[in-house]
Amino acid sequence: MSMLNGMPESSRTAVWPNRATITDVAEALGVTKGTVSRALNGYPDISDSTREKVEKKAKELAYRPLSHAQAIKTGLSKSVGLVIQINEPDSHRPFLAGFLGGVSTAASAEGWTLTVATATSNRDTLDTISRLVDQRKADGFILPRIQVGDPRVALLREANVPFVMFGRDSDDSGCAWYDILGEGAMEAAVGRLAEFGHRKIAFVNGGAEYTYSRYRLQGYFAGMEKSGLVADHAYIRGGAVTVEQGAEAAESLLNLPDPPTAFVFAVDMAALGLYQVAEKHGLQIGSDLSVIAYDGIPEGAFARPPLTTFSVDMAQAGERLASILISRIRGVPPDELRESENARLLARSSDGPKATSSRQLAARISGSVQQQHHHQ
Amino acid sequence: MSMLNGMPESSRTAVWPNRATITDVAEALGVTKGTVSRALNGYPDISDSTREKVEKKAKELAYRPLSHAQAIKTGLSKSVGLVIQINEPDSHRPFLAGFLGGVSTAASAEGWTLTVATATSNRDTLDTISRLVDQRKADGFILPRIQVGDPRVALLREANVPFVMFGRDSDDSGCAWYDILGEGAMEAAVGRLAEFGHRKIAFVNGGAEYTYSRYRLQGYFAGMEKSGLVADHAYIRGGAVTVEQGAEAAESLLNLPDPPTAFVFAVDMAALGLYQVAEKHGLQIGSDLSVIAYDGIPEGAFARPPLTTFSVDMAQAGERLASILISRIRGVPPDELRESENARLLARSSDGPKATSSRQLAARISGSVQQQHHHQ
DNA sequence: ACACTTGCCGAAACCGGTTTCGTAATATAT
DNA sequence: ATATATTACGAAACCGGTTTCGGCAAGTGT
Repeated sequence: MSMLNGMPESSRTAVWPNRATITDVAEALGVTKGTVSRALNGYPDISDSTREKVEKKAKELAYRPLSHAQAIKTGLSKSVGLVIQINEPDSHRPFLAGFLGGVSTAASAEGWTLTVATATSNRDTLDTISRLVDQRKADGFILPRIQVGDPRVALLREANVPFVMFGRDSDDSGCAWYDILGEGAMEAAVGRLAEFGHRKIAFVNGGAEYTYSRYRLQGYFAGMEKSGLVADHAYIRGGAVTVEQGAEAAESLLNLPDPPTAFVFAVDMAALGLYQVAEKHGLQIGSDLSVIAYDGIPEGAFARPPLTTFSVDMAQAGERLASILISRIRGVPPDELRESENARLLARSSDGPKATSSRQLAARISGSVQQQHHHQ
Repeated sequence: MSMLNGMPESSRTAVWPNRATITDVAEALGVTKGTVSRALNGYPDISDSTREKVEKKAKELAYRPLSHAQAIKTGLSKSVGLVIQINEPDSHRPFLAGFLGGVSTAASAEGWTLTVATATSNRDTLDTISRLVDQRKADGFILPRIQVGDPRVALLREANVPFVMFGRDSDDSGCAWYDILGEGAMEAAVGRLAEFGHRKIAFVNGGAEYTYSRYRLQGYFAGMEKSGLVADHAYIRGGAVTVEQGAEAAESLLNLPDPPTAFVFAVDMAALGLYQVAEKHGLQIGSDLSVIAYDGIPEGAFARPPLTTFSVDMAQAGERLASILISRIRGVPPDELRESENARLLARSSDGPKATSSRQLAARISGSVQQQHHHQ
């Protein structure tokens, strides 16, 4: 009362219904709080009868230990960290809600919470992670969008902070991970197009800095081989994650002397670039040109014709990742914590039986270009 | 060492570089930790010289108090809570990343963090909020998507937990809020369409359970009045937040004896429903029909023609909301914490000068319906 | 029957902070 | 110069938990 005058923060505090503390439980039972704590935390030097009494009374009083009170001694704040990089023009934004839903669900099932931060660059991400670690705001991290030689992995591995990757890398020693098998999807996409009669199947990959690109490319090769087709590097492009980049790749592929009649895109958003290019050349997607992509973004459903794609269950991914991370924090060795899932084909209308030959395409494309020149 | 065998969790712990504690700072200076704490927290009974010494040494040792260690005594964990309801087919999902970015940025600027949880129903949301409050995981909440008579507001108001609304309600006593003036946008939309020569301007509102609907409807009325037009209830629909619902509303409006030539939609996603209906009737949006909506979802840019809409800066909203909430938690009275911002017109190609009269529209629509019947 | 374990729990230290209380030293008033 | 008020800080309690340590009582071995 004497010197409260100059205090800056927290003049008033909210007054919730007063929760039960560990002391309340202890006093109600006539034991010490140490006993209550040990009973609730499974120490072996507590008799079964006492443990039961404590558990019963704890439930009765709706006692839940305050995680930050525990944290002060244990160092664990029971929170999983997620740092989202939001500069990227990439395609994981639409899934964010579902992903967070999954993470949050799995975390709260264990009584954990989710701490989210954002960053605008790799450097910023590392700083943010360090800050959260330093302040013990998170006990471990979910790392979305794994890059080749990911700096976050290096940082956390060195600092000995638990983490789980959403994605794989060739060097996964000491790393727990969950991933969607993009290679399987790409392989299936090629197979499906081959069955539709396509022989010249192009592949447009995503950003080379991400590890998923390597796997998806492998899948494309595997698919070609299984279908008895030869993969020609002239039909492969990379680095396309936006509509514009996808359009550019598509344009260059269609200008080939023997243009592909079918396309596999590693990223939905890039595939939408093909729509622009096709419209420009007067080509009909789904008949003149077939395309299958990957991600399952909502925009794909609104494209004309709706985009056939492989979609990822981001809610499930979030759930598994949170669950794996918590296991990891609890000490399960990383090599026991690696899971994968398949993408799910969303067969819509952007692919179909080959209706136009490569030769016909080439003719119509050069025609449309001349017409374009004529216009100018 | 004696009885570690039965312990369940936390066998190993990460070993970060050991951070400086308040005791380290105190010992380095030859003072007590109480002095350090008071010096750093702005107590008036610390001499300037001592305060400076402490601050210097704290910086030197990179000392940052552990928020959960503070929380145990102060009750503040320096974290803002955000519970996202993810069942709704609504339209705030695409903005989530930007919104989180804003919140996270403003929070971390004050040394706070963001705790995110998800829920699948109103009931679930309330439970989740209660849980977070009970465990002191969040010191206050940002409430997105304010409903009429919002149960979250009732809960938090009663429990005396600080919060800030993203949106307004007629009864805002004791409530801090931030909102985008949707009424202004709707009014401007009507004005713009009236200037294009449209007289019959329909309005399709969003969900009546949300407070924004009332404001946007008011804005429509205001716009009509300012343009000297009479608002006719026959041209007003509501409850449309999905493509399907928007299509249904559009269909019923176009089947009016004197169909509207222009549409204002309270929600982008619903406006996309008009696109479907227009296509079905062979009407060209941007010439036969004009439409302006609200939200600024990415799908709008991919629609043909691109949708003219009012977009909301969700990153800025998140920033302001977090900042307001922290002020609120620090004790600033709610009536000093109310801000608003305008939506920004994204003039694209779905609106334009009236080119087809209501009468002509009616004729073509009944024609297209007959043709449709013929097809079946 | 006596020494030796073992099981079980109380007492107390501890974690990293905040806050109250008391008081020595200095400043102000008379 | 003495009484009184202020300033500035140390000492210690406290927050809500966890964990170590020690010892009493019952069980075991011989």
